[in-house]
Amino acid sequence: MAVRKNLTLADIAALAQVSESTASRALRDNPVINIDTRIRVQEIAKAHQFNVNAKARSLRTQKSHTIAVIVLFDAKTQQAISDPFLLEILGVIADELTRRGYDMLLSTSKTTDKDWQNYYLDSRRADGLIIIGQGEHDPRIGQLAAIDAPVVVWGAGSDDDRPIFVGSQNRIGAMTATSHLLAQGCSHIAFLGDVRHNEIELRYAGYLDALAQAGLDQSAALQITTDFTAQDAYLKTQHYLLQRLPELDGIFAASDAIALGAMKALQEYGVAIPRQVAICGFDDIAMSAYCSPSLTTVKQDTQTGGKLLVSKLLARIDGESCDSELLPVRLLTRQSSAR
Amino acid sequence: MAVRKNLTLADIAALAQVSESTASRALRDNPVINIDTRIRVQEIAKAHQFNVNAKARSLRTQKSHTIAVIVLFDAKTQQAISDPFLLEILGVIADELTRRGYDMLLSTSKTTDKDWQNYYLDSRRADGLIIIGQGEHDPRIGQLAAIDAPVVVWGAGSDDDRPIFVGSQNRIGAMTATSHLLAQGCSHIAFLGDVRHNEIELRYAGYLDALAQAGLDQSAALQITTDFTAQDAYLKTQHYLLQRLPELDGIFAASDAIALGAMKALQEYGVAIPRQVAICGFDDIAMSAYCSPSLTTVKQDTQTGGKLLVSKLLARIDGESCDSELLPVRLLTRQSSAR
DNA sequence: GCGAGGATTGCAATCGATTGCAATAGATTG
DNA sequence: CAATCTATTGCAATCGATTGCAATCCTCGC
Repeated sequence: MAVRKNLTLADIAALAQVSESTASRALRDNPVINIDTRIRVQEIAKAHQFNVNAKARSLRTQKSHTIAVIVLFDAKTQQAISDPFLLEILGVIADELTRRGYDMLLSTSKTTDKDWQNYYLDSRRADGLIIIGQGEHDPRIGQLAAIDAPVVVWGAGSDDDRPIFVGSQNRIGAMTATSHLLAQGCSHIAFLGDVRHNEIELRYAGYLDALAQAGLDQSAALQITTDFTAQDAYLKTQHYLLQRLPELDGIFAASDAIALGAMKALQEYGVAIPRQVAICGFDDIAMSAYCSPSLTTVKQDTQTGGKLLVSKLLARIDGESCDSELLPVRLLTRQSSAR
Repeated sequence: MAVRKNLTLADIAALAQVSESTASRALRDNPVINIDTRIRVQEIAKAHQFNVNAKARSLRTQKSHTIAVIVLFDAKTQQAISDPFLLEILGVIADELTRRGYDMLLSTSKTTDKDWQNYYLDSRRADGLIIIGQGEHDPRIGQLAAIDAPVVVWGAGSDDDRPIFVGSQNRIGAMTATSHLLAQGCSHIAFLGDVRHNEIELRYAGYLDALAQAGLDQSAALQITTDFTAQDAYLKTQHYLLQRLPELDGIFAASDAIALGAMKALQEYGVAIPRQVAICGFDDIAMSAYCSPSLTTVKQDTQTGGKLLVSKLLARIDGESCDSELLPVRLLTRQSSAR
């Protein structure tokens, strides 16, 4: 028991008294092999808990049956997995890959890291790449798209690169949310988020759309840059928004984590939410429903998103062509904006 | 550009006009090769963006330089990655493995899944396993420990299996937290969590320790089973705790997510926190500091924990022996228990 | 001037599985 | 009864890299 047995196909073949080729075919249920032989070999393999050596197989077949998922670091916080939203979608991807029989290689990547474009694909570690993370525009994605590599990206496409991507209707979602705040009577709404990120830029555009539609001119806009952590949002709110009170009466945050950080700063300062300031976030992370007051937010469909990322990538690997897709979002009105 | 070049060592060798063996040694910087040759080969490889085929290498060397991380499903919620705490530690592990030059294979596992004990190790997909997840006692871990497999586990050891594990001082932490609540004047403290989980069982024991030490007899204890989601905690609180008011004046939750769910239910019911009911959680997830009121909690050292999991596993793979380790925890007193 | 010894390099086997093609045996047909 | 066909199985090459051992070429000392 203590000795680590290391069965190979040759061992199984010997036990079944057939050649390796027959054993190999039998295990893969190749109909050219006599049905009795097949069953016998399979049973022997099972009895000995034999597992095909994945390395040898994929070396020979040139397929790794592995997908690499890369989580881009936030350049500023230098923390890989921080935003709960990323984790939710990561979980969905993991489940979906497992269900489809693929292994998942997870990697976090600083911007200074070695080129994962080669690392995973050229070295045949993975058959394809899924890239998630609300990083700033990363030029490596464009390079990958240029060589037509099997890659799909979560988020938003930019003009100069055209990989396949799956994302949410950021602009429409943001417009809906901002319009909702306006409808609640807010007239001075701040936008919290870093517009250097593709997705956030779109959300900001949606925010401006709503203001324009309400007849407010550009000067009514107020954008405060913050990264994706509650902590930074908390600090930025203290520094830049408290001084705007009491005129400031609404906040549209680019993510729920940001919204929660801002809400905390306001509450500590004694601001009543939503009465004095109404707040709306983006994502609908698990915690949003369980904070106080519960957070109005734009729900991204992580379930569908994760599955689509996987299915589009696998389709692409199989040579099918497929397009980018933007998923509809839904405004969930909760206490933080109800006045 | 559009064509996917597939360089092999043989190509590099040909370009450098040396044999494959020389090329191989040169790339690994083997000093037996002439320094000029080494540099020349390396430069050629770099210029052509050559990456060693990982499959072929690990087939030959019998080392995959890959660690599989398995996140156990919660049997009840059937959701893999839910508790933010797991995600935090997962992030640390990912970073640490990357730093050490290892690839990370991530897998979520339902209890009904195929035996990952063979899947990852026998098939040589990974050199070792890290298991995290607050699942109920999983017999497969014991089996792995019995055959002395390269596995480390986050959490708490049980009596019948003895894998190497890294975890927190759950019992002491829970006792400290409960004592703190008692010191704040609470006398009827409920425990929220599922004691069928090893770690939670220990936290419950610590809770009882504190009660006993305060001279309260067993009858003062009140344990409500809930799984690790804020949602379930919210529901369980509504069903079983609201009716205990106003006698109930404290809650010690087995995790922060649970605490937040409970807090929400109480707040909706109009209960003042911490004045009427003081609350303390366990974990210190990112959100705990940014909810209202901020959550008193027992901080687990995920940073150290994740790194230790990795270093112990790699040491074990290298044949060194190492022991399990329990990390100290720290009580962070915040608003939810300050009265 | 020649053998010893060191520095480099290459040959060929190997890791474990897959697969095209050939081989064998038994069945069928003219 | 010979010839052809079919069902099964095995041989051997192959995927791409690594490595023990042998081969080669110099340099040096006596």
